[in-house]
Amino acid sequence: MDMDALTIGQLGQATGTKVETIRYYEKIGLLPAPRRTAGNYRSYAAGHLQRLGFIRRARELGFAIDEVRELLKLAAHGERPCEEVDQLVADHLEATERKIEALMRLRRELRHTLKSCKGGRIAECRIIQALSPAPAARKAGPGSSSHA
Amino acid sequence: MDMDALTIGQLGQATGTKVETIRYYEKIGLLPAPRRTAGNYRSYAAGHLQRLGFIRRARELGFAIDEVRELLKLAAHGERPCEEVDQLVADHLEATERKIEALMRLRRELRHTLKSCKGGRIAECRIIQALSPAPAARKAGPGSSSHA
DNA sequence: TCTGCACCCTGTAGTCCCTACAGGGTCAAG
DNA sequence: CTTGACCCTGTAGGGACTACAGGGTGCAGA
Repeated sequence: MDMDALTIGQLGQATGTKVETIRYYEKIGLLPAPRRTAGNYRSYAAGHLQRLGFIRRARELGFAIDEVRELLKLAAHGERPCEEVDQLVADHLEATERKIEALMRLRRELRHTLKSCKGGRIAECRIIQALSPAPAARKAGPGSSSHA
Repeated sequence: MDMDALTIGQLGQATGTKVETIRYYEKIGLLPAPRRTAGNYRSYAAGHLQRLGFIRRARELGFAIDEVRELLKLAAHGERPCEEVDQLVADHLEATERKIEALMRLRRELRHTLKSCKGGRIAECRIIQALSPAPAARKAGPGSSSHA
């Protein structure tokens, strides 16, 4: 009987989710609490599997928990126009593009940095040098300096 | 006298760091505690400015706090070869590249998703569909199902 | 039947990197 | 002397988990 009665471990396997994370989702009300067995084990049904799958995919796409909640609410009644979902995704796409750009700038920096270090001593290491001084060249010794 | 005696606010300005963050860095031992004035204000010297600058730049490049600690330690003795520094940066570059790839996959998904939802109703909205079911088509009704 | 062992339970605390208060003290100008 | 900008300490929060500690359950093998 009950061939889609899953233990928490099985549900985790099926969705690529850690057991603790599933319990966490239950605690914050993202995944409804399932029935319990006689021995007080959680017993998940097909609906849970679907919902957790949805949640995980949305999370993988980078949606925050609250955004996932929003998506789930929207998905729940299918008669409304999907402008809202659309907007959510569009916003998210924009944010993603900004992240990509930032990371690509970072990559360029790191590559550059790496190329300029050819195995000398740390004292001459350009990586450290790139991190160390104030950006503009300024040979201020101890003593006279303006406050700018 | 002491023309490079900075208050915490000035140090923050000079390095683009919030005051609370500076105090936090002190608490976790990343930035050494400075002298205090008679009125118990922190009084920073040029060395602090340098070190905090280093920290911030490294953080901007995405190094974790512990990695920054490592870099600082390495930078401190300049007679050793800079292989370790090199390795740290190379690892970081690799991690960055993985992140970029993941985000680009995400972007593709989102764009695709967006294109397929042009103001219909949610029932037909591919955005929701893309997240909802298991990938492979499977019309399992209630009743018979294998346990896979 | 007993003994392992893998799995499950609850609850709490920790991670990372700050950020935001609350409730005060200090300093320079007017 | 008062105002206001700055500074101090200490603690709590936040997002999304993750990791214990200290137990209970279920099942297979000897």
